[in-house]
Amino acid sequence: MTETASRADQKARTRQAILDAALTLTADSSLVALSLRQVAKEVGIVPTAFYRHFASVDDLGLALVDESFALLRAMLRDVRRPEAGATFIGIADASVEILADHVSRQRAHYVFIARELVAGPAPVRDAIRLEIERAEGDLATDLARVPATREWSTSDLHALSALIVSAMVGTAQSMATARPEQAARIADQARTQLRMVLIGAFSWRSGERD
Amino acid sequence: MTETASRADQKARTRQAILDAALTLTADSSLVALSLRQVAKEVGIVPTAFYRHFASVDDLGLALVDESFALLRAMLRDVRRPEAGATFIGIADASVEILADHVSRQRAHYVFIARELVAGPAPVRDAIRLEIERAEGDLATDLARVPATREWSTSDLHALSALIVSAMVGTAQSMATARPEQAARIADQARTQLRMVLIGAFSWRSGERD
DNA sequence: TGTACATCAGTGAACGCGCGTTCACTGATGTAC
DNA sequence: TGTACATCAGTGAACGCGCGTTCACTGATGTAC
Repeated sequence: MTETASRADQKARTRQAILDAALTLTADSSLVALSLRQVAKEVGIVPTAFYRHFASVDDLGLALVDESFALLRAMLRDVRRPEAGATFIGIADASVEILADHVSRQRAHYVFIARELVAGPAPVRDAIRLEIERAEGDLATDLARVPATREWSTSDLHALSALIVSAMVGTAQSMATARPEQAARIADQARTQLRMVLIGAFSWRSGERD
Repeated sequence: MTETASRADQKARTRQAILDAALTLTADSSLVALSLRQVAKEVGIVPTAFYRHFASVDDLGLALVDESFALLRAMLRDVRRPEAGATFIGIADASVEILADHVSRQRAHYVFIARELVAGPAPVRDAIRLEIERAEGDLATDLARVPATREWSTSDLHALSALIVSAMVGTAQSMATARPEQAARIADQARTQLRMVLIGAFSWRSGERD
């Protein structure tokens, strides 16, 4: 009973082992330099068995993008969790803390996203860019609900959410690549940056000209 | 006379051809996936001749980092060019314009920097990180001279310069990978972001707590 | 419950290819006299 | 200016290796009766 392993279960387990191995093996390289044979060796299957699960290494890359963004969306849901009466500064600080926590626990996935965004195979790069644009769009929608942005133009809302997202991608990237003892300093810096951005943004008026 | 090609001249020309070929070939891939034989073929020399110029592909990568950052420092000198009586907003806008101009003219080098920072071979990644930290340090020094930051802590100065640099790296990256007709929109967004950041920063007080 | 057949995840041999690196070489450019 | 020798950028054959992909296969799991 406990040892039940239907064919489908076993297949799913091998598939997951391939995803895990790919994440491990790309950790200090990149998907474009990952070989099917390395993955197979790591998983403990013969190279040709790879094709029972993915049509190509690019296909495996896209599956990893899906897996990574499922985690990232879970983080964003945490960030959005309503907290009545919090100040903007309080929200900013809490957001950075959640970010730091998720990144430290899912380090490999965040390194993967940040790296393959710029260095992955074209289809993987495009898939990541699309997901990030979606996250920016969602953030812009959230920001539009804040009273301080009532008079803002759409493009200003998008400029702000893109700024926040790129600062957070940069922060995740730094945290993920830095040695663990630097994590607190990086989180501090991210907190300061986000406060500066929010203070700047909320004294902003659309159409403002020098 | 005009056809003079001393041995040293010819060697320098081949070396440059190798650098150019490497930049072209990595354009939609990465240094970690670049092969010595591809480069040799592109340049029109036999693979073994590569070793007359570089000890390894990593070595070639470091030379490309040097070349790219020589261009980037030239840009930063332009940004720093004194312009008496300019407002902060004016300086921000002028800086973004200079950035957009340089990136559009040296697109390949900026893509190279942004990509290899996260995806390059370890020595190349480290070399780029070092150069970027140097640029952040220089910017922090500049910012320290601005009256509005007189009371700031060192770490706040560094948080601000890191924020500006990472926004600019993000902008350069977007511009470099986007289609040309989007360049103006990206520049506009970067201008807005930099204004927001500066407004936020200059109403900042070190040690501020919620 | 027992039997006969179907499915299909994983096997293993084989292929042609591009890779980095070695080595002894060639022949034009440079230099000493 | 002319000659004899040194330098060294680029050559070309050869090596062993890991790559992706093909193909016919095996044998445990699943299903129909």
